[in-house]
Amino acid sequence: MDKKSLSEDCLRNLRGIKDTQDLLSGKWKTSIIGALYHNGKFRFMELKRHIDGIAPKVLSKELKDLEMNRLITRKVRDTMPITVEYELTPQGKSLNKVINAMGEWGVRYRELMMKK
Amino acid sequence: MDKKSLSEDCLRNLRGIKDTQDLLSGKWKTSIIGALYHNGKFRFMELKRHIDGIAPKVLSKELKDLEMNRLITRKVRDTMPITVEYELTPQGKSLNKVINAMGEWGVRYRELMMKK
DNA sequence: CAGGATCCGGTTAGATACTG
DNA sequence: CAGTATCTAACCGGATCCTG
Repeated sequence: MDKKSLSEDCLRNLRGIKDTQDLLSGKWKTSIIGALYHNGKFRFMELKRHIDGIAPKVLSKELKDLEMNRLITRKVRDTMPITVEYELTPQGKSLNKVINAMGEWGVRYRELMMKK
Repeated sequence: MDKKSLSEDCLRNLRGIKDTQDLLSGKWKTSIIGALYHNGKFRFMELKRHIDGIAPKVLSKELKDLEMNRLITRKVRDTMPITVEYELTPQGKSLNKVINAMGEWGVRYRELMMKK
């Protein structure tokens, strides 16, 4: 194999990695998706409570990004006062392999680092 | 189940997700790991060539981050001129599930978006 | 070759206060 | 409740040039 160039397949895969990384960019998106995945739905403040330390402005912006990329939906229910529900789309749910892999790896990594 | 709190397991998992996300933060780390995973080893300039558009300073910094977190190793061989080889640690290799999941999802996501 | 030094602009994210 | 407004500091990443 030529050391200087990777195969077409690899390149496509690398581009996939980068695409995914870009969609999940920032400090919070994977946490948001993870939380929604575990719980199904969340309202704005619930989400905020579960994601430790996030500012409302930041959460709001992240949610908009995710919505734009069709990974979550935003549903306004005209209760009084209004409530808003965020939920994963099928597209967003299909990220579970990625998110789960991250969760499992992260847990194991932390354990390993503890031992040292 | 209480709507207001997630189980211990979920919380641990969410923390794992966040840990992983933090370790892979920035625009480039997953691409670097992906490239190393496919190829085994890379020298600095090889890596730079394969990662489209990255500046040397940035690549250098990303590599240091990864090394600090024990995901890659840096080996200097005293050839003339010196050459440096970067390689994944077992720890770094164990990220393959995450990286692969990202790659696969990204490829599928792109196809789906193309259709619309 | 493998990076470091420097300069710089844009984005990100945090705190706090405020609104419909 | 579900956000927006404002201000700021930090960081990120790019370009270019330089060095052992």
